[in-house]
Order: sequence, then structure tokens, then C-alpha cells
Amino acid sequence: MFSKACEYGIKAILYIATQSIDGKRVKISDVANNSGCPEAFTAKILGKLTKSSIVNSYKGPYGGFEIEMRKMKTTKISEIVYAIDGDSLYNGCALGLNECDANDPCPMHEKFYGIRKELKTMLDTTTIYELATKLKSGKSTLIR
Amino acid sequence: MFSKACEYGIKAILYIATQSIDGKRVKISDVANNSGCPEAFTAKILGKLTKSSIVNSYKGPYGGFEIEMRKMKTTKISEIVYAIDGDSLYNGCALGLNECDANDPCPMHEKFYGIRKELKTMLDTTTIYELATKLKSGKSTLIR
DNA sequence: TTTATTTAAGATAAGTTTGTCTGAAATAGA
DNA sequence: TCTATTTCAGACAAACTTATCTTAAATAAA
Repeated sequence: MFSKACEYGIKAILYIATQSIDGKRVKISDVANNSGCPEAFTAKILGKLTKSSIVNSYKGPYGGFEIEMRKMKTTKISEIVYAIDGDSLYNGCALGLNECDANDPCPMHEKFYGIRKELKTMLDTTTIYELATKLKSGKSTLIR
Repeated sequence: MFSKACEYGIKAILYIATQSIDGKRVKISDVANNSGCPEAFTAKILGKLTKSSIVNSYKGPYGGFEIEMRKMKTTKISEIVYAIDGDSLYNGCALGLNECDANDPCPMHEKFYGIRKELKTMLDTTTIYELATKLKSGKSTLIR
């Protein structure tokens, strides 16, 4: 469904958010250890998310990553997915046609339409904050 | 969502089915030309689908691929997906955890649960015949 | 100013998926 | 039997994704 890069991006952000809620910045090694993502690869992905200004990064001692409270409450998971995987999940045809719409559909278009819409709605209405608080309270996990 | 291999597999089967409805066997070059799939790669995928006995293949002159009427009416799209992509779409965790269930969920588990179930149900209830007849009648297309 | 610490950026490597090519095996028909 | 036609099988190649490594740049604190 998501690429590995996207999975890591979401997990990394959720861990960073749990720490930002406590006012703590975290460095990449902490993110990797606590999200179960490979360190170097995750660093690269966090670079993208920094450029998309979803997280903030600070160099040097006491530096690291953090995400503002306002940001984690307003940023939807769909924005992370879009920043990393682009719009393929939303606009791509199930059978890979260059164009595929109700006027000239692939054989699965109609069948997929509803499911994709729900997926999109779900990602568009779920905030980082919502998932991070669930994670922080121990109701979900990043590592297993 | 699906791998390229899976997209090609579904498109190839649907084209073969439209021809089998007319009692015509088709060879790989015809499948490639009429489904918009690369010939050699599709040949390999059709090999898998032949082994899964979803299609029948015949060597030699007047040979090619065909799918029995009974088979196309009873075979679900989920079986094609399973034969090519395995069960990752059904069982994989959205965030890539090795195990992820209601007891010990990833942060997105609950959000994904319903959508994945609907996707599964859709693929489990859609037959090759249903999509092939729609395609044959011109209501959908494989190439664009 | 120097040092230690941290992210940034880009080169490189490894792995997987996608795609092609070649020769073998089967088979229908002359 | 011979030939043309077709799938089958596996080697090979290209492209993309995933992952690592190395060096540079920034910065806090002594």
C-alpha cells in the first residue's frame, strides 16, 4: 500500500510527535531506535519532511527534530503520504492506465472508486496528533 | 496498490476472457497488443496463472491461451491477486510491522481495518466474467 | 576559537521488481 | 517425418527502491 519510505516517514513522525508533546527534541538515532526504522534511510526521509515543513530540524548539540503542537494537530497523515509517495495512491488507476475516469474507465474503476475515496477520506481526516496520543498512551505500538 | 505484474495479469486475463467468450484462443502477442502489457513479461505472468490453473495454455500452431466459461464465472479477482502478489495486500500491516492485530496494533491499524476489509470483500466478490463482459460491451477499456 | 554534536547532502551499494532475450519443448498440419 | 508455430523455462539486463557510508555544514558550550 505505502512504500517503505512512507511507512518509515509516518512512524518517525509519530515518534517525534510523542516526544514533542513533552517538549523534547530527538535526534535521528533516537528516532531509529524507537520507531524501528533504519537510521540512515530514515534520516533521508526526515530531510524530505523537513523540506515540506512538517517537522523542524536543528543542527548541532541539543539539536534534533521536533514538531510544533499546532502543526501536529493540523497536519493530516495524507500530507505525509503525499510528501513521500506523491499522489499515486490517490490518482493512480488500479490497472495502471495513464488516464482512467468515469467517462472512460478501466474494468475495475467503478469497483475501486468507493474504496479509494474512503481511504483518501481516512488519511485526510486523521491527524498526527491523534495517532501520536494513542501511541503515547500505550494503545498502539511502532515496534514489533 | 497492485504490483505491475498483477496489473498486467488482470488485464491479460480479462482480454483472454473476452475472446474465450467467443470461443477464441489467443496467443501472447495478441494479448500484449490488446491489453497494453509488455509481451515477454506478460508471458511470464501468464505462466504463473497457468500453473494456478486459472487459464489454460496450449502449445503449437492454433495454440494459445483460453479460460473456461465455468472458470471465468467462478474465479474472483482476489484469486489472481493472490496468485501474483501473494497475501500482502490482505494481511500486511499498513506501517510494515511484522505482526499487527487488534490486541497489539500499530497506530493506523484501526483506521485501516475497515478499508482493507472492504477492499478484500470487493476483490472476493468480483468475478473475471463480470469484468470481462463489461469490457466486451465497450463499457470499459484496457488501453489508454 | 576550538571541540563535540548534530543534521544535510550526495555518492555508493544492495536488493527487488520489471522487462527482454534465447533456446528448448510441444504440437498441428503438410 | 519435417516445418512452422506456439508456450515454457531460465538466463540476463535495466530500472527503481531500499539502505549505507562519507564528508560537509551548522551550532552550542567550554
